[in-house]
Amino acid sequence: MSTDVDLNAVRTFVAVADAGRFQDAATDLSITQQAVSKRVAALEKDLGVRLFTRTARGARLTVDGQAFLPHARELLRAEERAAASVRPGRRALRVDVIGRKLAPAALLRDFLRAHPSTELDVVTLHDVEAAVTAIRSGTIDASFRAVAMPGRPLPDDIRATPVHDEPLQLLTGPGHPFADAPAVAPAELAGHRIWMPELPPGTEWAAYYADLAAAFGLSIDVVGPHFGTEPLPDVLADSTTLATFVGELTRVLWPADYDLRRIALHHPTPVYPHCLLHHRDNPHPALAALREHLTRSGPERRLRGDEIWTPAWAHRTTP
Amino acid sequence: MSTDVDLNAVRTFVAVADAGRFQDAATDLSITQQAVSKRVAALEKDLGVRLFTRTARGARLTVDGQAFLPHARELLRAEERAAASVRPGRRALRVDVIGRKLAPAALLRDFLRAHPSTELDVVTLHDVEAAVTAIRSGTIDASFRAVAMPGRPLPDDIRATPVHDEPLQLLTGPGHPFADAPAVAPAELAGHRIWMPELPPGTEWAAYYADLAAAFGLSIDVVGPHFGTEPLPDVLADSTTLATFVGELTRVLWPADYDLRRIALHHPTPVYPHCLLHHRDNPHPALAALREHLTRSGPERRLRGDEIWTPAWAHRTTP
DNA sequence: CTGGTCGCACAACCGGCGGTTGTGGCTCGG
DNA sequence: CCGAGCCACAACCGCCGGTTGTGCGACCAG
Repeated sequence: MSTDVDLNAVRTFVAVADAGRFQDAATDLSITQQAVSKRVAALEKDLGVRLFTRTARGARLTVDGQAFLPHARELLRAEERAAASVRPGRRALRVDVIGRKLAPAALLRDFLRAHPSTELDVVTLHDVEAAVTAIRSGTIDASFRAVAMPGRPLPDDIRATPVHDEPLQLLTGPGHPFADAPAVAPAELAGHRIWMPELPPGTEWAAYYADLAAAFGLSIDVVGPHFGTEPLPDVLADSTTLATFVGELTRVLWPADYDLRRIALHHPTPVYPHCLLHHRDNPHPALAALREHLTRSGPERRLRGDEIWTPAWAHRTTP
Repeated sequence: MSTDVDLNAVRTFVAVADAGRFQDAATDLSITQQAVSKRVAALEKDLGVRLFTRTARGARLTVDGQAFLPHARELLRAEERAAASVRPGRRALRVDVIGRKLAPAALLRDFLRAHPSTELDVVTLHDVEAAVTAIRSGTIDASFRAVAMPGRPLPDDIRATPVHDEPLQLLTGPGHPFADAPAVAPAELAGHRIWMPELPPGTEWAAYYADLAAAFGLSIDVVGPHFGTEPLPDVLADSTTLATFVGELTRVLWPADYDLRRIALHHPTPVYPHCLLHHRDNPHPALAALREHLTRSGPERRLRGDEIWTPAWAHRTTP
């Protein structure tokens, strides 16, 4: 019952399976034959099955041993990948995203579909400032962020590439006044309550929504603290007054019978300008592949410049 | 450098990451907070990075911790799968094949392509007798074998389904007399040397080739002992007298510049009758899926009964 | 500012795990 | 029948990994 597998014992098991003899595996591992025997015996006891048939000419795998062997190798590979994910230097590409359900995560999934063999680790930092610090220190390789924060220009050694302008939509329940509208202008939302879950203070996207509210006279209800997005569909479905902003590519899951509506915004359309930040001198090959993929699929700009809205501080600076 | 990861420490790391506090993880794991602290510290020392930032309100993942977490979960899943592969009762489907490069392995790959979520373990037993014993004892669930051995009928509780009649081909180097023949009759091979690698005595396929040789007056050179099939292409490529039999679906890999030839056999075509053996009462759902897949794709019988040759003892008995 | 509380780290202690050496039993080959 | 090869068992012991007890820093209420 207890899934207590000792990786050292597994390594020893694989060594014996490859060598065919306890003795040879012992010399390979630089331990005594008795230690190998003990480890294998302990593993067999843990698993509850015999892995080898001991003969006078060595050890041969039992049926259980044959079945276990590929899983053992996979287990050791998983261990190696896990250790490699935090190994300083030559580790997998590490990219920061705002959240795992937002547009950057979708772009990364798209990239992984095109380059399946890429090793990629996804993390989430607090804000673009922390991301820039992490990029400069080598902690992460790249970051999907709005390009700047109010009054904080990017350092010289950070490159920023606009990769996606994501139109915002209004998400409402079926009883909301705009539930059946084909599109809504942001100014029409003045006076309506906008429900926003958990906007961490000091982040560039909290600043984004604050600017958005100020620009169109919206009143944003920050519900919190820290309830996340989980109760969002429940609240919206039953409310005739609350609505929320969601990115076009943002995944929001709700039960099939909830009938929530995504209402387009226009005149102007608020867009969130996702950029890829990375260090000027980062030589990681996967980073080059990611940049190439993102620029090839290209930032979609279906809207004219005067039909969209972004905060003044967020206008892209690096071509 | 030493990839020595303690799975218990990894489990503890995941527990802390989920709980958010060392204290809570400790109660979850039924150990003291100090033990959790020690385990995490040891893991951090092994990996060489800090995984948590300790705060007065608990522990939060560092960037390295965030990157490591999914690999840690995968590592634990791999451990669980490995342990489950040998767990008595409710383990993955376990199938015996003659060899991993022969037709049954190809059929299994085909099955896995159609049912990707199936957990499948492949093993190799000595002969059909051992397979029957293993099936009756529950050690394996199914076996791809020729249906019987000379004079040994199948027990009543074993079901046999013919799944593939595999035509044999002649594999030769470019200098062999038959290298450019479109097809050869087995009787034409009388007097020629047939090279067969490592035929383990007492197996049903050794009996098959012995019968084949006797039926057509062939002289089979058993090269061995136990060199396997690796040197086969090297030997054939340089020889103008040696040839070997290979199944139509058997994978034989040789360098691109070797120019080995697969020559069809006819009048009659020797076929190897692969059957699926399994226990009458085995309720494993994946076994039903495998049988359904094999009977759907069906045993290919492109040849008339009087155009093929199989040993008399191998003629299928169960419909 | 200050005392209380919360949460993690450090210290001391100790039992058992996992290594070692030494030896015995089994099988196979000559 | 004997010797060689290989693995298991036994005895020993250092140290890993658990425990309890305590210290220290952060946050908060008063």
